[in-house]
Formats: sequence, structure tokens, C-alpha cells
Amino acid sequence: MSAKPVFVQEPDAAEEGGSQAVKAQQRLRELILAGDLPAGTRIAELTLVERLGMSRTPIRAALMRLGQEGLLEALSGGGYAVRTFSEREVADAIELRGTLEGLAARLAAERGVRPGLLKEASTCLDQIDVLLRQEALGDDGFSAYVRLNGCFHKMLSEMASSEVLAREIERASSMPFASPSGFVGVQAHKPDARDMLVVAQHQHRQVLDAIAMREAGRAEALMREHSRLARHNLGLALQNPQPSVMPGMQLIRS
Amino acid sequence: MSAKPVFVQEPDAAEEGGSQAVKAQQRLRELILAGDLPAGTRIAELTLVERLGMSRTPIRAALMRLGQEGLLEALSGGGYAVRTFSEREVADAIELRGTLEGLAARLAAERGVRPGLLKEASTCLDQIDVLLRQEALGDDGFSAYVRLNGCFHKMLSEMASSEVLAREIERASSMPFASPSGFVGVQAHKPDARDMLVVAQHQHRQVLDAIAMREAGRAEALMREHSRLARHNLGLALQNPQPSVMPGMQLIRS
DNA sequence: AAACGGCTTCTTGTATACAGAGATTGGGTG
DNA sequence: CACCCAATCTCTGTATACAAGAAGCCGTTT
Repeated sequence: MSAKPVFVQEPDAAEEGGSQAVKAQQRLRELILAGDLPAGTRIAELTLVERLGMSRTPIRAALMRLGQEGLLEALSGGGYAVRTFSEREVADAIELRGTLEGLAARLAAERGVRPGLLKEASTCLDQIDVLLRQEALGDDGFSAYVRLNGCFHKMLSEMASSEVLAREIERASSMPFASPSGFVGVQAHKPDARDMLVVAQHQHRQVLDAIAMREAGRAEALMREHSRLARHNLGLALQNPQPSVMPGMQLIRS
Repeated sequence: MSAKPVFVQEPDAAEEGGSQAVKAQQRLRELILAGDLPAGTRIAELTLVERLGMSRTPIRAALMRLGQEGLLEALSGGGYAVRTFSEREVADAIELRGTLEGLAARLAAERGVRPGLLKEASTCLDQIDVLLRQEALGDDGFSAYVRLNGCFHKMLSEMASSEVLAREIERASSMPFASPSGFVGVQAHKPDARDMLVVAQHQHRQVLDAIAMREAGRAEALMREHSRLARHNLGLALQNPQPSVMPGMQLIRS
């Protein structure tokens, strides 16, 4: 039996996350969104060293990335702290995503979309239709919606066939409360929970139709309006505080 | 005489750029935009070590930042390469900035702006008016315009009083050909060079007016249209290739 | 007792040593 | 002559050592 090298490289049985830096970024994001790191105060790198079990180098890389991503704020004296967001900042982030997705929809309509992609998106919406055919969606129904919804939004950003725009949409959606499916779960157990999804799905169909019909202005307006559903849900979530439905909820200060 | 410590910390007589990592980022950006680094092929970190005179650590940090900024692309096998942009990508970047600035103008109009800031922006435009009163602007006239124009756009992004949006506008403007004043210089020596600035200045006034009058839709539309001037200049620049007028021009592949 | 000064200690930024992976090149073979 | 394999070399990712700076703490002094 070849003795294992003393080197730390292998995660033994963990999921292969690639490099240490990537794993550090993923785990750090989970820690932040789970609220396991105190907000506002500086996070010492050495505590992360013992928590994540790797050296400072990949941890510093992860901190920098998350800093540019917006989850952490760079402190003046060096180092980073977990950032918190006001309700207005969250609303702005949602508005920003809606505007970018509106731009994507407009470009898609103006430039035209490869038919295969249109078909694929339509199939995705068909699956959501099947999902919504049930009268009451369980928790797994909602998580299935979240997945399909995310898939549709991703295809939409592809339709603009613009690298730079897709990148920026990805960035704007990276924070969980700004993501397309961010606040879907917060009202999963309310009576009219399904109705909201029905409205959203109607907008999905209309946007896709507008893009197919090359109606650029309509596509853009629809996509913007679509994002206001998330904003509405933000308001609901802040009225009825239900923790633990969305990761990172505690980062929103009211 | 106390012998200088052998440590390398002090740049002797260089400009105080703060940390080594920040200096590395600035100098690297200059190298890229000046075309001193071959595009498409991997940049070896060790060559940067001897070029910039610092160790790999701050250089790696700078590479990562510039990678997230979009000037560098991360290679699959690790490392980074200078990125190039198609005409369409540049056009998309300009459209993106225009859309974001349009959003900022709309939010400013909807939410209202502190009168002091409005006054300040108006004063900035007054200075541009003074500048444009000359019949022919010299090179320094144009560089003065670039400065004032950048100042106005920055104030505009402040008017939305949205951290997240301001941050994103900053990001979108970071690449020189997408910045508000990016292509101003490319036609500085053409006969109708001044006319273009007159049109832009008119749009500046109208946007500020719309914001002051709380006409949100008009403010947004004007700001978007304003960005199409830059796009028009992009087309001109690609028809009449005049190198060295804008840093990073050679990164655009036709 | 309160304030000030020096010391310790903790933390980040930087430099460097090391291991694994990929490319390149040279030699051997079909 | 071409192709394949292997040795080597270069390069990145990671770990660690080191120095400057900041912050807290304790002792001394007024």
C-alpha cells in the first residue's frame, strides 16, 4: 500500500470542488448566508484557517472574490467584514437585475434567437405548467419551481448572446435575495402562494412570445415588470418575518 | 546614518500608491491598455515579477482583480491572458453602461435629488459650456472635456443615491472603451468634432432638467440615447483607425 | 484615581519555499 | 522519416515564514 503523501491536497470523501480557493469561496459563502459569521465586525483570517482547514492563501483569494461580489465589505484598515443590506439596497439590487434582464430580453428580440434555444425555453415553461397544474404545491414542488425558474432565466440571459451582459446578470443575481427565485420560498406556505407563481409564469410566456415576435420594447417592459414580483415578495417577507426560508435573510436589516 | 533595512517596502521616490497590490493593479492595467502584454497567450507571473519588481503575491491579487474586472480572462489550465473584444462586445458594453446610467437617471428623477447636488452638476455643465464657447478645441480642450464629462457622469450616478447601482456603473465604465468619455478623443481632429460635444452637452442639460422636473421616463430615455453617441463614435473609430488616441484600442479586434 | 507611555500581542500584507500538473524537447523505435 | 514515450523544465496553486502596523493592556506617574 502506497502511504498517502502528507500533503493535504485530497478532500478524502468530500465533493470535488476543484481548487482549494474555489472550495473556500463556496464554503465561505455558505457560512455567510447561514449567518455563522458575525456581521459588521472584521473576520480574522486565522479563524477561517482553522474553520476551513486550509492555509491563508486560498482563504485570502476567496475573501477578495466575495468582496468584489458584494457579500463582504473591505474595511479601511484592511481585512473584510460581512455586509448587511437595508431594505432599499435589496430593492435596488432587484431593480438592477430586472433592468439587466430587460436589456437581455430586448436584445434577444432585436437580434433574434436561434430557434433551438426558443424551443428549449418553451419546454422549460411547459414543465412549470405541469408543476402548476397541482392545486397545492408541496415544499418539493416549490424547490422544483425554483430550479426551473432559474433555468428559464438563465436561458433568457443566453438569448441576448452577449457575453458581457450575461456576466453582469450573473453578478447581479449572485446575491440570494436579488436572484430570480430569491423570494419565491418566503410565501410558500401562504394560501395564495400558487397564484403568485401563476402570474410569474404568465409573464414568462409573454416575454418568450414577445421575443419570438421580435417585439423588443414589449419584451423589455415585461421583464422589468417581472422583477417587481420579487420586490413585492421582499415586502411580504419583511412584514412576516419567517427566518430560515431563504439563506442570507438575516443580512437584511430593517 | 541608519542603514536602510534590506526589506523592499519603500518605492524610494515613486508615487505612493498604497499597498503593493494596488500599485500592481494600476501598473498592470497600464501595461495591458498600452498593449505591452501579448493578447491571448498566458501571462507568466514570473515575467511580471521582474517587470514590476515585487513578489508574486500582490501580482496574483492584481491578476485576480483584473480578471473579475473583465480585462483578463481566466484560462482553463490556470493563469490569465489579456482579453480582446469584438466590435459587438464593445457595443454591448456601451449599451450596458447606457442602460445602467438610464436606470440611475430614472431613480434620481423618481426619488428626488438633494438640491446641492443638482446645483453642483449644473455648475459642471456650465464649465463645459465655457469650454465649448471656443470655436476649435485643442488637445487640452478635449482632455478638459473628458475630465468634466467624467465628473458629470459620476455625479449622475450619485444622484440615484444607490450604492449597488453606483458600484455597477463604476464596473461597467471601468473598461476604457465603455467609459463615458472613452471615444471622445478618437475624432478630436475631425472638423465636426466640436459638434458632437455640443450634442452631448445638450443631452446633458436635458437629462439634468428631466431629473429636476421629476420626469423619470424622459430622464431614462435621454440617458440611454446619450450612450449611443459613444457607440456612434465606436463605429467612426473602427472606420478610421487612429491608434494611440485611446488606451486599449488595440484590444478591439475587427 | 486618572491619564499617559511603553510593551506585548494580534492581524494583515508580502515574500518565499514547495509540490503537483502541464508543456516541451530529446531520444529511441517501428 | 515519422511517431511515441519519457525526462525535464516551467508554471501555477498552496503553505508558511517574516515584517510592519494597530490595538489592547498594564504599570507608572502626576
